[in-house]
Amino acid sequence: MKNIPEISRTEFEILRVLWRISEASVREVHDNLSSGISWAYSTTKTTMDRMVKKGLLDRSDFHGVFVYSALVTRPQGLFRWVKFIADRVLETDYIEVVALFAKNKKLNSEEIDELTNLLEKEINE
Amino acid sequence: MKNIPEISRTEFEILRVLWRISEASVREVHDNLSSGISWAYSTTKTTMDRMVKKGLLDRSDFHGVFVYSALVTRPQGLFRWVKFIADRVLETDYIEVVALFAKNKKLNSEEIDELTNLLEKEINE
DNA sequence: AATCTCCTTGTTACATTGTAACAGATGCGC
DNA sequence: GCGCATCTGTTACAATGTAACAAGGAGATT
Repeated sequence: MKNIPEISRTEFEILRVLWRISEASVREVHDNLSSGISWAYSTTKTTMDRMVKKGLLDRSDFHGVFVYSALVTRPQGLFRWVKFIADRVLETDYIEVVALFAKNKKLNSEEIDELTNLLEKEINE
Repeated sequence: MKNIPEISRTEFEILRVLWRISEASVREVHDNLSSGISWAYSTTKTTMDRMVKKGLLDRSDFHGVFVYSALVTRPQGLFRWVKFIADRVLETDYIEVVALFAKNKKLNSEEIDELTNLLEKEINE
């Protein structure tokens, strides 16, 4: 995926699940949403369908049930959010934000590199 | 303002301007949007009108021109974003995020306190 | 003064996202 | 075979993102 589309908050929540469990049905994604999220099953479904259309998810028919998987990597999905956070919320250099991921070991070093590359590329455009 | 409504990305950008310059016309807000934002004047206008309706902005007629001001403080406007960032993006304790504001001096100590209070209150609910 | 022009307001519009209900199809337990 | 729980497909409606266009007023032009 060359041009990463915008990812909304809701879409991001769904991606977070799929980054953890790789491949899942709507039901599985829905049941694995972070605590605190309380929208209806049909909301998860509708959103996932739209994400397929946008090219964010892949969907394949597995014996009558659809399983979905992310078509964007975690660094790809994070990058716009990190940019937003650095530029608009924290008003700091994105380096600092990326450093937090490293410090907390939420991303491994390849992911950190990928994320950093995306951020750098964005700047020089 | 007791219950702080959800603040979208776009709305947040407008608030950021008004937190800086306190009171401004649509034109002034529009011209002071962060670099990189390129939406049309009418978009700024429409969004600001809706924000008045939502109770995020105050609007008063100043000799025929409307001037707007924020009805939420910076900590109030930041708090949901900080929560989202801490919980969903960085997956860390919000304390760490707040610490970044302090370190970068983007918020003074009263603001830090207000933000911290809002975050704590949210947790115990 | 009658215009002309620019800027602000008000109105309307359309696509996307957030959120969800409902109807039809299908597989599983009895 | 029948009923029930699921899954899928369809439809809906409000909020948000984004913007064009029309109407009215203030200052510049002749």
